[in-house]
Amino acid sequence: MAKETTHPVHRKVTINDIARECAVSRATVSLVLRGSPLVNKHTRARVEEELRRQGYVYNRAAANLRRRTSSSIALVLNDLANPFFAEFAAGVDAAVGDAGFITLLGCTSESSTRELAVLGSLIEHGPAGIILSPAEGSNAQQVLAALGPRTPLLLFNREPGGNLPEYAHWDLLMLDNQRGMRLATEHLITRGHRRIAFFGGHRDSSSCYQRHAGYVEAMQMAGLPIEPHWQVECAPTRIDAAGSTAALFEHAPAPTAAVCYNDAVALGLMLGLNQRGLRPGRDFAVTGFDDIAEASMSMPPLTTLVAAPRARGRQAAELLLQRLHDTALHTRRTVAPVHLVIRESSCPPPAS
Amino acid sequence: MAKETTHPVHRKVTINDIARECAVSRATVSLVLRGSPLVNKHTRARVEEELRRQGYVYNRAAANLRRRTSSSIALVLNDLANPFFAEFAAGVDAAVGDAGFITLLGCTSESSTRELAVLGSLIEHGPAGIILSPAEGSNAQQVLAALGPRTPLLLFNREPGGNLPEYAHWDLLMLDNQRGMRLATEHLITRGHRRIAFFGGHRDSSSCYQRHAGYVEAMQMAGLPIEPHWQVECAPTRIDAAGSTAALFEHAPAPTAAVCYNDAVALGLMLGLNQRGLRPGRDFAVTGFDDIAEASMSMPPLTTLVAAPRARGRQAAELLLQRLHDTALHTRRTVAPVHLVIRESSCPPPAS
DNA sequence: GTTATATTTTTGATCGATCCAATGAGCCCA
DNA sequence: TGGGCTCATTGGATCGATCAAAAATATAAC
Repeated sequence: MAKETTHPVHRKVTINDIARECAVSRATVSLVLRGSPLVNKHTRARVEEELRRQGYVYNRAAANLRRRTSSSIALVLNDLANPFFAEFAAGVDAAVGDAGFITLLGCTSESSTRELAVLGSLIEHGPAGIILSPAEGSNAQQVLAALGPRTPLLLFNREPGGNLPEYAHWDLLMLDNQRGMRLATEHLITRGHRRIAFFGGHRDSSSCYQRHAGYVEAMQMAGLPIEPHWQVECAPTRIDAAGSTAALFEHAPAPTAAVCYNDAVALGLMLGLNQRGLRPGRDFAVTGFDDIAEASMSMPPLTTLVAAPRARGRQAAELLLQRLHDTALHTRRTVAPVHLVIRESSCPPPAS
Repeated sequence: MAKETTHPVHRKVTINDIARECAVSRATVSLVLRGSPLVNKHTRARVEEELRRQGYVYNRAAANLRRRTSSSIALVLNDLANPFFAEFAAGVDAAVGDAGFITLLGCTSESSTRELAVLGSLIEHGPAGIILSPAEGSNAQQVLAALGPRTPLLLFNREPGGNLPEYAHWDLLMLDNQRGMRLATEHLITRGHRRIAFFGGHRDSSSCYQRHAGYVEAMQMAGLPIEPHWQVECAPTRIDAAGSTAALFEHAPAPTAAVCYNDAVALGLMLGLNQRGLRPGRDFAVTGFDDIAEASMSMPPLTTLVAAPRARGRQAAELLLQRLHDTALHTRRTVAPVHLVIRESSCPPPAS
């Protein structure tokens, strides 16, 4: 069979093919590719024409190997299906792309076992750095073992369990959960509420813990009591929240308002309230956390804390990229501010 | 300075380092890494111990270079922030990971210009194949030019504009939009509606076009007329849909039901109806498309078509992986079925 | 015409792995 | 003792790019 037939079924075009055809050396072609000023105008033109003609595509892996560089950032998420993280991922990818890197994706589905497997697989592809939103039950030592001490890591949203080995200088980007929830609680207090519940989430997740702390802080500063049955735990999903609504009203005195762990929970609670014949935003005040897309569109529109996940994504990428430029940089714990957006769900208490 | 000091700040550990320390050749270490049965039990044990000791991590890029293989799949999405695509991405990543590949992510933000840039960047990393959900205005010729004829491509959700060059054998995975919308329309007809609107989306997107065709088909089969003002176009977002509600009622006769382009539009329409004092699910019937998470939790719960984006993601990945195994495989156009899930939003027409 | 200087191009090693053909060791049996 | 055979191991070339230093060519200076 002939070396090449009509159909272009050949192997990939390399720098060598171009060099041969142009009767120059590999090195010259390489210089052209990188836009070096060293190469003569006419040579450059000839080579560029040939690159086009043969449909050459740059092999970045080969270049990275020789230069001992990397052009990728790994992004490992506990839950891509959650719109909050999806937006975050979009932000990361945009910033990573702008910096000339590409994003390697890994999803852990909230399983720390998968997390280790995913990290182990990604690390073999030699990312320049990793952005990790830890799964529940993620363990710092294990993560370190899977990664080695060399790869820069930025932790987003929560800290893995177990104490961080101090020689692993990992950067952190967190939301200001405590202050956010304090603001929401204070807002309800200002509106005249005195019996305020904290609704949803699991207290053993660090973000829920922090948000709860903000709630307690605001209540204590206002000198308001907290009843045990005003603190209802449930999975951070709409369904679970709707189903847990009753718990708020099992004992007297019932609350007149609730700050919710996040928007999903808040929307679920509003659903549950409706089912009990209570109109959220009129008979009972509700606040959320995150400001997901539906928050402003719900009935009634939801008072919540804007976390701006896309902007957080950009920020995470930028923090990591800075760390790449300066490995010696001091470890940073960044706390992103959140701000309260007041909508109709946070009514004053009923006149009764 | 000593060869190694206290802190492990050295360059990466390679197969050579291991070989030297074990006094064997590179080749042997390589065989151990790949679990070859050729290597002696004791040698293997020694090498494996040394691998652990030095914290070796496999350099897959180098291996891929030599073997002329690839271990990544590129996933290019028009809109990651959309929960439908986020779920899809999660499904792709899971299946891709199961097959021992990793996912390279690229977002185009619905811009065909960015799409070309993203494809150009990804292709340099040599993915084994690409899954592409085209941006609006994406053009087949340009995509082909950015990709070259070699890289297997699977198109999801919509077809790029321009006629496909026939020598580019691209696989397709689409939703059964037309049949889905026919089912929804027929369901409303069965419930007793005779004046049914088609609401939302832009007719120039192929998915909207197909869904509209399904609507028309069902109406014609039932011998029902379609008034021009029952066909309202708007951006596929909640806000736009809510704002376009009035258009349905500007002229007589007003419809008693609407099939909506997708769930976001349907939820927006329900909002708009509420604002007009009409209760969706009692005074006016509404259906959606996609079955996003909120659909079952809305007030009232939304009758819609289940597209199962996560399963579609898995399917897309599997179709592509099959194509990798058999390049000669006949080009496939796969149409994923959707099924109707009936909830309370699709009430019968008011008695009047 | 020769030396010096600037410009352009090339040679050969290299990154970290894999492949192939060749080699060495150990064993059995004639 | 050596030929044949299996079992383990190895050297050297290779993938597609880059780099450093050397070489070739052109231009300028005297």
